[in-house]
Amino acid sequence: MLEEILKRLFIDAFRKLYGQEAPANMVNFQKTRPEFEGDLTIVVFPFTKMVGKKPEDLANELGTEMTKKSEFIAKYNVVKGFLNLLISDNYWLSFMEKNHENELFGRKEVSGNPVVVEYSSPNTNKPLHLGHIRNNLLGWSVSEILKANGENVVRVNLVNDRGIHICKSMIAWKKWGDKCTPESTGKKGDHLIGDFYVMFDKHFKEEVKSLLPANYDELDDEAKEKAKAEAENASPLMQETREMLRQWEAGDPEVRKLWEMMNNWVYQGFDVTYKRLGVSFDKVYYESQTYLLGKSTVMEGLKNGVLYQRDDNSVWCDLRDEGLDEKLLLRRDGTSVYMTQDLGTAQLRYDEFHPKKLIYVVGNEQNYHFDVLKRVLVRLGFAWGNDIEHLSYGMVELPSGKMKSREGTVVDADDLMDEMVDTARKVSEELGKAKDLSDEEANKLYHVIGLGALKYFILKVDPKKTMLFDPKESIDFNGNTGSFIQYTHARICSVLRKAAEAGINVGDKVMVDNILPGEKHLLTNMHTWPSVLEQAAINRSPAMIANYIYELCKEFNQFYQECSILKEEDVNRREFRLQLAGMTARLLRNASNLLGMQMPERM
RNA sequence: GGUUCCGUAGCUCAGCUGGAUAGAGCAACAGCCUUCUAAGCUGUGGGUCACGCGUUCGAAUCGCGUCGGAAUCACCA
Repeated sequence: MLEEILKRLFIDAFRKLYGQEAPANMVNFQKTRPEFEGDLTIVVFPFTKMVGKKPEDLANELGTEMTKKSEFIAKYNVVKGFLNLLISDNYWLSFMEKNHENELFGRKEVSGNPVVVEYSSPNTNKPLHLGHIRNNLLGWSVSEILKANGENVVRVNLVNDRGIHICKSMIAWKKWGDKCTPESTGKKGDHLIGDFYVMFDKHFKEEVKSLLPANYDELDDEAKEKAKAEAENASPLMQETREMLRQWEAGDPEVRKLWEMMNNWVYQGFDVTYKRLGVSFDKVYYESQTYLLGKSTVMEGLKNGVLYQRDDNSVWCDLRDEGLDEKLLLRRDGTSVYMTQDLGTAQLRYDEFHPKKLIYVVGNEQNYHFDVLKRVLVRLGFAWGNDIEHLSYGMVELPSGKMKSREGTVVDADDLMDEMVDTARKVSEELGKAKDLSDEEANKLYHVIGLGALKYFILKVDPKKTMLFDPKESIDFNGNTGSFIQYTHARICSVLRKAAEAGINVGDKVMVDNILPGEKHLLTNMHTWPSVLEQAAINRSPAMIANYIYELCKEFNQFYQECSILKEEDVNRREFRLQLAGMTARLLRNASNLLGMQMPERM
């Protein structure tokens, strides 16, 4: 690494000149600003106090000494406390020769204990929406990024397949479904079930309304709330649903059969969506298979006195001494809650993989839940609870606010993907791009472009930030977009294709001995990729990858604009530029694959 | 009320170990295709980095406070 070498050089020079050790963490590099000559800049202000010199003098003395000692530094100059170093062309050219065909450039070899990444974690009562898309893309992408940084990643999904919400869909189907199926209606299974969930809610609301006292509107807020709770409790529909959940937990064969059938419809629907999104899992857990383990863990904790039981038989963990609240772990009727099953799944996962990290990709609305989960695990004697990491991401909001399934204000995942592919088709046709392609090739291309735009749109935003999606303004294909990245790649491929057709040979040796400005910007940009990749992993941030490839594309397009490649008369320089273009395309492919984006060879 | 997160151009967002004059895209306007793909390139305009105080040679970045927004504090998941 260049920076490592320069850092050591700096520290050595500092010791020689001033007889003191410069702390390594104080030696900071930044890219030299374009208005000054140089490639890398060291800020020397922090060292002025140590040696009692003016910043300019300090920088000059260090610059002289460093330049004397290293063949990498061609020149230096000083502006105030900034020591600008110009790296020699030799360094850049040998870097280029080493890496321009290196498919693994920036990647680290995989080793060590697994890192388990959970993402997606859908409920089986409704289809996936835009919020799930963010979750799935983040989970998938972060996994890829960690793998590229040498982590042994296991992707898991936890399907939330049991609970009162599924019973609602089941009741609605039984009452008003007329025995319909995905086949009989021609609907995707997850959408069909979702419809019944909405239907339940509609009927339920009507029923509650009819059960409210006649003077409801005249009550104060507190009384209103109470009256509503009573009406909800008294609702026959809700009572029926609760009864069904009891039957399910008791293993009633008829309920279980219905449950299984309807869940399978949903899974088939999810599989289609996952496949289209391009995400996958190494292992799928089902809550119905893990919640009992959580229950037994809680009972164990009760025996050990870590947890306590109230008079009504409910079981709690008291976290008040840690600044949190008491947390319910078993209801008074002995049934489990969300936390109970998460304790079970965490344990199962730990036993199975002995991971060094358990990463959960879950929305920031559950920050508190994971805080509690870790603490309860630790209290129960599982020190590895501290290895749990909640990768907390922000919600996707609409201009009208948060998406709500029950209120129908959601952007459906399947619809959105359809729309993206459709727009890709329209744009391509308008630009007359797909004339030479067969229908099959064209459709594949539209899928790649549409999904690419969607993925980039979602992933370029810092995960922890709430992001806005306006359905009225469709996702762009110009500017800082996935299409721009793909277009740049296709453009490079076109040049390389033309070179091959013309019989131009591109070898692995670099045949020039100097670099021109347009070429250099591109090359130094690629030089930073390994550290970008590393930072993206540390920060769990696909956005850092997205921003990097955007910069790289801009850099290439500028280079493309100012430097002719195929028309270059100097044969060696022409080859060098082809190598540069090839390296850019390769890096673009490998980097955008980490986001799940595919790069077409023409578009 | 407690806790956590957020506030940067009209809009969507970068700016990550504190560094030089705060950057992109969209939208607006003006240029560039007989020359490697114009989904591109070049340029113009647009900012009290929510506000105040502090730390520092230096703050959008760190600390404290204020204001504004979101989430959460469920015998829902």
